[in-house]
Amino acid sequence: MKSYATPLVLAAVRSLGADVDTVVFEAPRNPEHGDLSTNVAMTLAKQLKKAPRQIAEDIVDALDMDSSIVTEVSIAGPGFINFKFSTGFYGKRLHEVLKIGDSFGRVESGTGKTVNVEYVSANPTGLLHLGHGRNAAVGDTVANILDWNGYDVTREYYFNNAGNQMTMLAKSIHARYMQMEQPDFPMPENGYMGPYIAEIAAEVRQKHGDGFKELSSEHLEVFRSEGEQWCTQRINITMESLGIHHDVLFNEDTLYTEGKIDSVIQRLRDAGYAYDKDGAVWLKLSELGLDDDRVIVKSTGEPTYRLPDIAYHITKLERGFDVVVDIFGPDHIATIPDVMAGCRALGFDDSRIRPLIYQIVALYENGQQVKMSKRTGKSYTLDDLIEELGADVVRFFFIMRGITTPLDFDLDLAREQSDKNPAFYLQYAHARICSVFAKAEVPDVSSVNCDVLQDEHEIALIQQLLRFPEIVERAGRTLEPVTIVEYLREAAASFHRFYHFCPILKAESEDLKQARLALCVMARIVIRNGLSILGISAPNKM
RNA sequence: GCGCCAGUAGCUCAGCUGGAUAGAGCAACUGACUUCUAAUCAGUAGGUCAUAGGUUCGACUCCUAUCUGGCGUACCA
Repeated sequence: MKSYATPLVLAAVRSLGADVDTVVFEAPRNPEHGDLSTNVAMTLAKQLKKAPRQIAEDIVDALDMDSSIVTEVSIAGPGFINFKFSTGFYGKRLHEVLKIGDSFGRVESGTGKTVNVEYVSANPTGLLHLGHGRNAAVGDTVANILDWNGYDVTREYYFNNAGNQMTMLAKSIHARYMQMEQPDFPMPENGYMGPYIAEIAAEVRQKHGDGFKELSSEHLEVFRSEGEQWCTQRINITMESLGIHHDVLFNEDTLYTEGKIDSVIQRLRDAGYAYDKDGAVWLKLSELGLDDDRVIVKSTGEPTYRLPDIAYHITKLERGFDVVVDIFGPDHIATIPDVMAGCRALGFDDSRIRPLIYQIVALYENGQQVKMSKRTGKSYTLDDLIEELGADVVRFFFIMRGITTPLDFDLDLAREQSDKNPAFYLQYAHARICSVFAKAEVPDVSSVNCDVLQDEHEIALIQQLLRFPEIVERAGRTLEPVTIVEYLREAAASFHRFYHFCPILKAESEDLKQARLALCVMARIVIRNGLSILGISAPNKM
């Protein structure tokens, strides 16, 4: 619609002597306002020094449109110009979409560009929890959205199997190991308390015997590596069950072994943004647009988290990605400006970095928040959720809200195997279409006469489905999974309405039946593609 | 104190680069299964878009201030 109307309106506007390069169209919310609407007349009021309605009239007069395509042009309200398209036009568009087939919705906004999406990135010190779930679902969906926008997408997992946390993991396992013989053996301070630690300890004992009581560095290494293996394996299984696969596993350790950390410090010094004070190395954030300088290397010689984070982002930029997307939880908010400033300090364009920060997840059951116990470490793990609800529902619930909205995960609603559960609404639309095709042949696309589709529900459905590529493109800009979710909800609603009012198999004529079947094919393409962007299955039966 | 995110229907939330009468779902009420799946559909009811100013033809959307809530603010990661 837009591609047809844009050049014509543009020509008409220019013939009035106005200087414009784009005309904005939108689909009016109220169908009485036509199929397409533009506000050019209002935006030009100042430039042309005329009343918006007068300008609108002039534009309409200068407009040269094919009346078999646009049946009605009207002026309404403060100066909107509304267009009504012929039903035949929609039939043609339906034909075009059927020719495109399964790739309908793929757009070119990112063609030729590379993007790195980093998500999950949990360290191998425990099981994944709810926050990781949101991170995983959002990250994977964003990666899918970028893929559909034509980007060359690399999915990356950044993990750290070195440092204090791993030592703490080893000590915690050791303590549980000791407790199998001495129940009062103390846990290390700030140790990991989850029940999985005892599980690992039991495995170590079974595998290596009970001769690891002394906490020598050799023994510690055994506990550490057993713990890492156990956690890594479990994380992989969880990712697998959500259908998530990363292309690159980036180990923080390599930043040290390959000298990247030292090199970044040196480069920051050379650029005049790093200095020594009180035995530590500081980053001059105050000269990079932030308030206070921060330590990047402690007086003990160890780097703070900022330094490897900066070095890691530098490597991503140096690997040549046009866009670097980070999926972070709210606990990372404070560090992001530091990291971006660090990249700026070394001359990189930090607008290439696109941090996405999702808000916290809270679990609700029986109307009450389920609190995690600090003392026992007991809480709902992501595995528990997936096992109970299935991957589709879990993924859907994690992306059904905007990422800046704190997510209340309602367990009771998610458990509901009924119409209350919003995840099923979309899948049901797909299953319904499939059930039609269980009883009818897929029509021959080339010979179907789509012009017979005249009913308002048919036209509304085609209009809705035609918007899909535009939605994918918008999602590529917002990087908000909810953009796709909300659209699919509307598309599914349009389909359900069409299904309710327009009999397909028992249509009045064979022509109409074939045309409606063709419309079902189009609907199935859009819903299936949309669900695949969300990483949710499109069942044939429910 | 400072920073980030939010405040929209009883509840949970959408709302496009600023557009026409602010939309869904749940909960409540009323209807539709002899029918291609009722996990659906149609309808009723429900609103000072936190508050006060400003910008303009036009503000839920942008700006300023205030209030409320969440999170963050280490030579912890």
